[in-house]
Amino acid sequence: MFRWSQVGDVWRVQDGPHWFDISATDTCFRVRSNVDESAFRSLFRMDVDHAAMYGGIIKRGPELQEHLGSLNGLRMMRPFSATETLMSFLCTSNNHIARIKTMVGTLAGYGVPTEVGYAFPEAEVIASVSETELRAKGFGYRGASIPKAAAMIADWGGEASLQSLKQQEFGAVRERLLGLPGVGPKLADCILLFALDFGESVPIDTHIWQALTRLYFPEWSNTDLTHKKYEASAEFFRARFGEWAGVAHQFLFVDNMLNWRERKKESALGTSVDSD
DNA sequence: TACGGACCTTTC
DNA sequence: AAAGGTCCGT
Repeated sequence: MFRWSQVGDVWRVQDGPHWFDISATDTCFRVRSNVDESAFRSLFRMDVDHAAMYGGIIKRGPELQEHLGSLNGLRMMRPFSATETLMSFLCTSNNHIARIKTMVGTLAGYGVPTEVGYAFPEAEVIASVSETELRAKGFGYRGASIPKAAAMIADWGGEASLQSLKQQEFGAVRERLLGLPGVGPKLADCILLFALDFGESVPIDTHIWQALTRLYFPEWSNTDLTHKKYEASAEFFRARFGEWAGVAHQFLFVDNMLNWRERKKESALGTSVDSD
């Protein structure tokens, strides 16, 4: 989710038409929102038995025990808006967080105002924006794929059609998503996991690739992630953690992200042949 | 079928 | 130089 912001001691997150202002006291969280408590509970997966899930993950993969311990309380989000999630991930390819947040904020700006910001627009609205306009606003080459993908989604039936994909088979939905311009294997898996709640999905980005090679495929350390290696390692991880693979992946991601600089140095030391 | 580059722009 | 990759050509 790329529309988090901090306003004083209040954390704000916007999700499609929803917004939440969250502040913490010693004993609880106080939440102000334009929707009811059930939406907040769904967003943070409060319906999930996390103790059982942690136990299950550690049983299948003891190597993740330290990750789960040091990041205890980490929650994967369950966004309400599949449209916003999909459009957001279209902004992420070959890109960095700061710029992605700006771009998602720009897309949200095409929606209707709320008390605190904007409701993320329907795909149909984004489809009506020109490539030229998005390029002028700093989207680069993604300015071409975003409206095209939005037009296809609008043609499918918009948000409701995306929600209906949740009832279909993993592989079939993945193929469908891969048909969208700008969506390759990694984005398809992100959309499956975060927008459509397919827990078995394993998105492999640069961070996860580092973690996977370190833990499971040392012979592939410091090699490029090719399509073949992508599918092989994702399938391995899915077989290991099943419906919890996505959550397990999230712990690896955050751990690697937090130790990003450090890891990069270590990696550079190991392959310093071409560095000056 | 499997790599190698180009691709927009910003940040470190 | 690299960033929460994808696409096209060889």
